[in-house]
Amino acid sequence: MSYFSIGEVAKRAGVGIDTVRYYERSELLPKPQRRPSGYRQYDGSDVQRLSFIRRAKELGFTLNEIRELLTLSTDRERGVRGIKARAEARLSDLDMRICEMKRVRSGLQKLIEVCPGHGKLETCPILGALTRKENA
Amino acid sequence: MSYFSIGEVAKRAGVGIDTVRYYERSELLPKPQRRPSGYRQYDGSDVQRLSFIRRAKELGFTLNEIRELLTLSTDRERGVRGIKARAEARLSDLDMRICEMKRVRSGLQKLIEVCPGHGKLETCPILGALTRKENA
DNA sequence: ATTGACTCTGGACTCTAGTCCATGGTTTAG
DNA sequence: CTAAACCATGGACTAGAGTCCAGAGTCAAT
Repeated sequence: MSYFSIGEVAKRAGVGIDTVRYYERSELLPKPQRRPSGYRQYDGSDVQRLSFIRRAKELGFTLNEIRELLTLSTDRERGVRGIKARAEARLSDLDMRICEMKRVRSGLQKLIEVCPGHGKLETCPILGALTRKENA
Repeated sequence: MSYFSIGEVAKRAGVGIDTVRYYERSELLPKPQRRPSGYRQYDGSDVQRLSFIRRAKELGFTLNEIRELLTLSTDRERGVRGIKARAEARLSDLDMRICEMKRVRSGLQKLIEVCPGHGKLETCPILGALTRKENA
């Protein structure tokens, strides 16, 4: 089995060196072995774990949520169910946001549609909507 | 016309008192009138502006972006054309965000769909996707 | 008039997720 | 052997968006 330096593990996982040390401090990554010189020594599982964190972050999980996911991933009993539940919570959160965004989008688009693009400021419907009543 | 104290305006808009003062410092909210005692005095338009900010924030806009939205209304320079242009820029920004969120959403949903919700950890596809390489 | 709730100010502090730095030790290629 | 490249540490710093505090002044109700 081969070992990696912090630089290598960071590169393989696609994160920064400082980030690796930060995750160690934050207990997202186990404290690695040290060489006699004090250098940190990582292996394939660390690369995996770091990649896991990176990908979960891309899905919008916060580091705290990821910590939970990682804990669940070793929980034989509640494991799969817990993970699915977290993912579902994340999904419905996403749904809410998408929905709200669409609502605002269509409001904005309607305003743009009726805006002539010239003339007096007083005639601009976008301005009107922002300064008068909030319709959103 | 009726006036509100900072506490009232905060309550009506659903934000904290400190937040109101913070927005004033950040130039998101105009400096209000003061009573002889120095107390800030707000009116309905402040409630509206604060509510607008709150809602925009819930949608994931940053305060800087909200500032941009709000300054649409003070763009005396470029007038209606400028306002329409900025609104259009915001619209395509929204579109991008919605699109990205949908992408993440569908990735997550696919995983949830095939996750049995029980059984061995090794069979959890959510975990699998997060753990294994190449899986977007 | 007194009490309790409210507000003022400036500044310090929180949290998240890192990022950067100085100073010094280690490894490795040439 | 030496120089470049790497790694160690502790601590400071960032940005965004607030939140809290002390000490002092003000307002409204009893």
